[in-house]
Amino acid sequence: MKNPEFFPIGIGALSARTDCKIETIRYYERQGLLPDPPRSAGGHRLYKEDHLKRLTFIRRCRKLGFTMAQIRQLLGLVDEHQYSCQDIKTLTMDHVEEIREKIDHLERLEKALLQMAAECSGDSIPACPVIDALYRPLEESRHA
Amino acid sequence: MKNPEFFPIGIGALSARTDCKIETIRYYERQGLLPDPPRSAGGHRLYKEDHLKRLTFIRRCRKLGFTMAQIRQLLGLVDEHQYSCQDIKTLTMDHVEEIREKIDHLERLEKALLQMAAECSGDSIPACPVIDALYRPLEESRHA
DNA sequence: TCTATTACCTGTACTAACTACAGATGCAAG
DNA sequence: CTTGCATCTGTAGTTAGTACAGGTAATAGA
Repeated sequence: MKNPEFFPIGIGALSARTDCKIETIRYYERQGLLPDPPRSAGGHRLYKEDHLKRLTFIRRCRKLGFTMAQIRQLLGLVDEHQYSCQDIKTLTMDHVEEIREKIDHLERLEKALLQMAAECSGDSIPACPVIDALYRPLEESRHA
Repeated sequence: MKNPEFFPIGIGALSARTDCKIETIRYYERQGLLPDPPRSAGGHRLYKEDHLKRLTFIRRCRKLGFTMAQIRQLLGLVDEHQYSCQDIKTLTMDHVEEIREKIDHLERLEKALLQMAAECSGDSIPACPVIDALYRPLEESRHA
């Protein structure tokens, strides 16, 4: 199943296989997300399949919007073989909740912007209710 | 209407009136969003109503999610009295489009996370389909 | 008027998650 | 053996601020 003759690979090959820039790989290493790999005689990093899998995991988590701190937590659980399905589900649902809050916030912004834009004539006249609304001093705020 | 006896004010008072930290005001000044105010004999910044209005504008824009680059553009138009309602509406609707894209992205993330979490037993067993899905090497990815 | 307490000053460093270089080597092919 | 690409380290930049440290200004009370 495995292809052991492909390993070890250099950082460039790892980068190509994980959609992760070389600098980012080194950055993850500095941050402790990826273990320091063995080196060639000349100091080049040599990665094996475990590194590939771990980096794939990290990248997938990032694409799902997990922060590095959250990934560190997930990896910590996995590394210690101390996780339960419940732990992971809790972390996942916490993250879902954060995403929902962001969506909520953005939807409110969208609504506010659309309300202001709706009052625009879209004309070429040098005046605009959006600017007026934003520039109006606090004292004169809309007294609706 | 105005309260001229309240001006000029110090940076602390401006901060209190705009929900903007003192350091942030100085930061906006360094970035060129706020003009350099006159100073007292001892070097303290002295603000008048124009500064208050401009900073209020900047803060409202930030709360609406505009980047500083976008605010710089808006202020540029206003400063030159060269803007039309159309210009502003265009910038606003561009920003609405960005927000919609962010919402879209977040909704897709939410869906992906919920799908993975749905397979969780929520049990205390030391295994989890979420981790499996994230950790699985590329070669073994779901062949659905 | 002296002093104590705020208020404010500049300059620097830190945050998240990378990205982009500069300048020096390693390594592999011809 | 040389050419050229891959990789190395270290530093600085990005966004939109925040958080100091160490010093001075302004003000209120005695």
